[in-house]
Amino acid sequence: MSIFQIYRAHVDTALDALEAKGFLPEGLSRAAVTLDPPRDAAHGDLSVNAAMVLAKPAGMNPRALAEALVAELSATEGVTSAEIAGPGFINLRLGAEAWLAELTAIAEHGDAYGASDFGQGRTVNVEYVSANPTGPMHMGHCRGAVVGDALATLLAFSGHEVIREYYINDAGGQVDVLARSAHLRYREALGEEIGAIPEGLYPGDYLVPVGQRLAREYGEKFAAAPESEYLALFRKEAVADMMVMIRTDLALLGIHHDIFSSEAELHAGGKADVAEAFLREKGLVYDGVLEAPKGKEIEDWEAVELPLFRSTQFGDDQDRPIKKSNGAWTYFGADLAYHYQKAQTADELIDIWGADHAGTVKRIKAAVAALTDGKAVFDVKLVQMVKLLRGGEPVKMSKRSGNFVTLAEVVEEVGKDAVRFTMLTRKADAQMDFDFEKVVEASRDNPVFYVQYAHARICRTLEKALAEMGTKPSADHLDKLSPDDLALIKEAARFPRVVEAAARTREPHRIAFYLAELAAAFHGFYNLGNDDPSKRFILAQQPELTQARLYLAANIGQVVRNGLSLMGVAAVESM
RNA sequence: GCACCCGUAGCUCAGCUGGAUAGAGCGCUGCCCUCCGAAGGCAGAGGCCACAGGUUCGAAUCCUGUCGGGUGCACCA
Repeated sequence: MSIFQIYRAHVDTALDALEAKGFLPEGLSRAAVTLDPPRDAAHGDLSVNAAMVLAKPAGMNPRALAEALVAELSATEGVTSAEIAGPGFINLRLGAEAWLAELTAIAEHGDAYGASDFGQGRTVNVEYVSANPTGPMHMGHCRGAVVGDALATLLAFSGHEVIREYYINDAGGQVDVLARSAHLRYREALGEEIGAIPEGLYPGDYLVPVGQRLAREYGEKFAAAPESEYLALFRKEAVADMMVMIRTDLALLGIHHDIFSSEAELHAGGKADVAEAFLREKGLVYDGVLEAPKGKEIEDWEAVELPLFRSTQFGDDQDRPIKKSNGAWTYFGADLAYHYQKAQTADELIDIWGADHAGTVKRIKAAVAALTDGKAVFDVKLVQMVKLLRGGEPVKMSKRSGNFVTLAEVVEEVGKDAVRFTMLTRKADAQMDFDFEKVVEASRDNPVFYVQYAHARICRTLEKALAEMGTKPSADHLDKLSPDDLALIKEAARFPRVVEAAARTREPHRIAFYLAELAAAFHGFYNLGNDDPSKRFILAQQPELTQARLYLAANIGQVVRNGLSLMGVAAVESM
């Protein structure tokens, strides 16, 4: 239990006591009662809103309730003062023992400090990346990949069973294009002069090795073969190679999925037919004709009867086709079946999508609601675009020959940690700039550096103390710590709360901001030793205080490590 | 035309499922080491939280509308 949970429980005890005395009506909902650290430290350590929230349902004067509650809370262990303030807050101050107990709790829990059973073991499927298997990962995929991965880690840390899933769109027309492009490279590998890559095929060099492999594997067999003979095979082969490449790229970011689901296999297994039959049964799929799209001229538009999903019934603008006029499934038709399947394997589904897919959120939510009778807990998290900059100037991407900024290039240039951390320094639904120069800058305004520097400083301090004094951290003399030390503990103690809030709101960026604040608190404290040598960590004349300070430092380091670990960023020991 | 996201300090952004005097970094002003504790720290100036209504003890936060910016609107994926 975090210190906040402990004192929240004390508040409940106090409220119970008031009920027992007949002062407070029984059975009032306490859901709105919260206990928070006040924004202004002058207001104390903890702030309770109970009197304000409960006064009305209890039919009482908030002031009277607050006074009664203060009387109860004043007697609570660890509370040194309880007073009424502002519109009816009750502000509590805790004695040093309470904070020192939290410090030792950090040490006890170690890597698990901040973990909770918030998720109560519920299974959450997080689907992220799911980039089309037609080329390497590029920066357009990067943010969703990092956010999805960090969210998955965060949910696992917060008591969920997490499934990390990647959906492979290996069934559409783009895969035909991939297969034809690979076939061309295959002929090239066999010695044929292919000239310029024709319009409509993928020009990227990454297909060269695919062609070479196919040439080694199949020799001349398909060199002059018609599509009917090679296409299906080359689709499969090329997709397999693309997925190896994508997984390699993802590994550079430390991202690994538990499950790779194939759209093609979904169809092969007849899953889409099952979903369609289910929805037809409910009257949610019918054969109909769509209206021509508005706001956009389409030259060859013609009205055709198609099987349509009634997504308008769920707030969408228009019903959506699940099959094309050639009888093949649409992407949506497949996606519908895919989510139907996923919903059977998890209590909760989260999809991480790029913001360019925002327009399709309503229909998929409609589909999932229809397929599960509204029972599935399903959320789509949109991740906004990243603008690539270099020294403040936009990075130009030439379109010719499939040139894009690949993820591998970026990781190579700035490193995994800078990429991951930076991608988490904005909330997902806000657009973000990624400046190649700034993310590697060793300065205060680069949070990646700033946080890692705090950790490195802590490690350096511990090493130095050992080398100079032979002193190690110890909890034996924590009573020697000063109020400044306690302030640092208070900052560290917020961590479990931040983790839970981040998990609840599905906002991993909160961890990044918190770490920057914790690092600032640490750097600030560390710097006190410049002006006042008695505030240094290493004090040759005071081995006992030194031990206590080192213990504090070590555990601040622990919290920094735990936070970075949630983000998938290394806690470096020196820089 | 419709849908979704955004609008908070000069700039880039936080703001803890509604809380007290709205925060941080950069930039600006002024300070702090005769170096292995300045890759840093401290202080100051700077805001009608786009605008107008509403909900309530209380709104930057929730609801409605307006304005401004972005994205998307094919049987593509």
